[in-house]
Amino acid sequence: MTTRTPRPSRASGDDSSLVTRSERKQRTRGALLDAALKLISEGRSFTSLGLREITREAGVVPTSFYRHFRDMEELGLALVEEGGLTLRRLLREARKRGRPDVDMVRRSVEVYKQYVEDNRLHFFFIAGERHGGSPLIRRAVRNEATHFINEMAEDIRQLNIAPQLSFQSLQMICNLIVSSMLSAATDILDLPPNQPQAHKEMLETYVQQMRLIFLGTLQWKEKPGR
Amino acid sequence: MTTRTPRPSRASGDDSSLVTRSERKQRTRGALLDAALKLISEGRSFTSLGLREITREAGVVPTSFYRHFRDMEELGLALVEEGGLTLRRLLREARKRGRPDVDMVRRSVEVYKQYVEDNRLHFFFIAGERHGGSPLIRRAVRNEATHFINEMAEDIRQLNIAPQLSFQSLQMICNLIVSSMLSAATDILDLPPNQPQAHKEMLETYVQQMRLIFLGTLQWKEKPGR
DNA sequence: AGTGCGAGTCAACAAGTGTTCACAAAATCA
DNA sequence: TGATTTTGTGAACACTTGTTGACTCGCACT
Repeated sequence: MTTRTPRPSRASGDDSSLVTRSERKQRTRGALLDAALKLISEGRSFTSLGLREITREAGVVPTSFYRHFRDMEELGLALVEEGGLTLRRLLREARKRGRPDVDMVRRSVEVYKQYVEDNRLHFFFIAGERHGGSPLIRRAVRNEATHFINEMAEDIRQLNIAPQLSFQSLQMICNLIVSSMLSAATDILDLPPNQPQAHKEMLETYVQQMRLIFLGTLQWKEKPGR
Repeated sequence: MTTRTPRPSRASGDDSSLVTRSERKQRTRGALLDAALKLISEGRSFTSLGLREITREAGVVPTSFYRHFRDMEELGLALVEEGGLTLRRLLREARKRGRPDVDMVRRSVEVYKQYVEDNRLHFFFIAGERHGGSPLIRRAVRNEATHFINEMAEDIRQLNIAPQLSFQSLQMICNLIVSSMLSAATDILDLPPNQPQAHKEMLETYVQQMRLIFLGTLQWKEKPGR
């Protein structure tokens, strides 16, 4: 499955000729994906997107769409894959930040908020399609989330933060964290940027929620029979 | 703002004449709302619904739509209101169940799961449009959720379960609970009914998550400066 | 050097869309 | 009872939609 690094943010305008053919193909493929993301971020849901609409936004003729995707469903799955990459990138960065220090919860939430804002399009898509719209896309997003949760639990296990917890319990806790934080993503993205006070309060709320979960984790006792 | 009790589940077929005029009006208005909910539960998102599609499903001619709603947006807001009623009803029932007993967490989660399944259409809509689609609808759903959270916090305060907690902390905790449980709603609804084992495991996970939050709450200390 | 393949274009189609207007019928009110 | 609202209908409109097939034209391989 071919993917692309989402970095270059291939906006329109720069249509200068890239020599190689497959590069050109990947470029318009990316333009289609970006067009879809842009429309979604402007207040549309994936299932409401039309093929023509996307190609129009991408600056291509409708028929070109079929050179890259069989149908909208396939494009949606490609978007899920991109979103999954973005999630993994977050995990990778968190891993680099090393072992927890004092006030690690606050710092983590701050980093997460920044990350969501830096990848607003992907998080809009992920958070949105995680619950709504097409069952197929929803299932795919859920898969990515599950993978994310498992990797996160594995990381925590290896950091040996909570050795008394079974892996199942770690999964359960990470599931709770990820659900809350993906829910938070929508709130973060919806908050207008020119309201620093509201941002502070929201951040404070999420820091408290994570702290609460942390406290609960410290007290967690495994069920004897498990 | 006129509402209707969602109970009678006015399905098609029974189009026998109800004498009074406003009753007839409410009836087809309800048919339109139900048609929208049905389409959504079949894997569509609200923003993707078409006016004609809804009237077709409701068994009315397209132009009749305008007798009840100015446009789709208005219908969406009516759906949000219905969903809000359903949430309040849940709270009311929980209130009746009285003070917590032993194993209250497990029982609450079981009751919630049942309630979600009994009101599958509304929860599909609420959980779905809480994060996706139209910003206007999203905001309206968020409002309903906030009201729900506040009422829930108020209830807990009056039950005097955790007297050491400030109301702000109660809100923060209820926010966490509601986010998790609304997220859970989608998972509950997506799980095919003929898999009792999967249902058991999912229920167990959510019971554990709620227990963890409960443990964290017992340990929660207010920030001194707050 | 020359051929072929494949990304993108163009024109066309049948269907479906939201919205309009004038009209029918029946419950409501005088 | 007669006049008036008001709910629902029918036809028509200007557009948009997804998908098709035949086409250009230039990179890529022999």
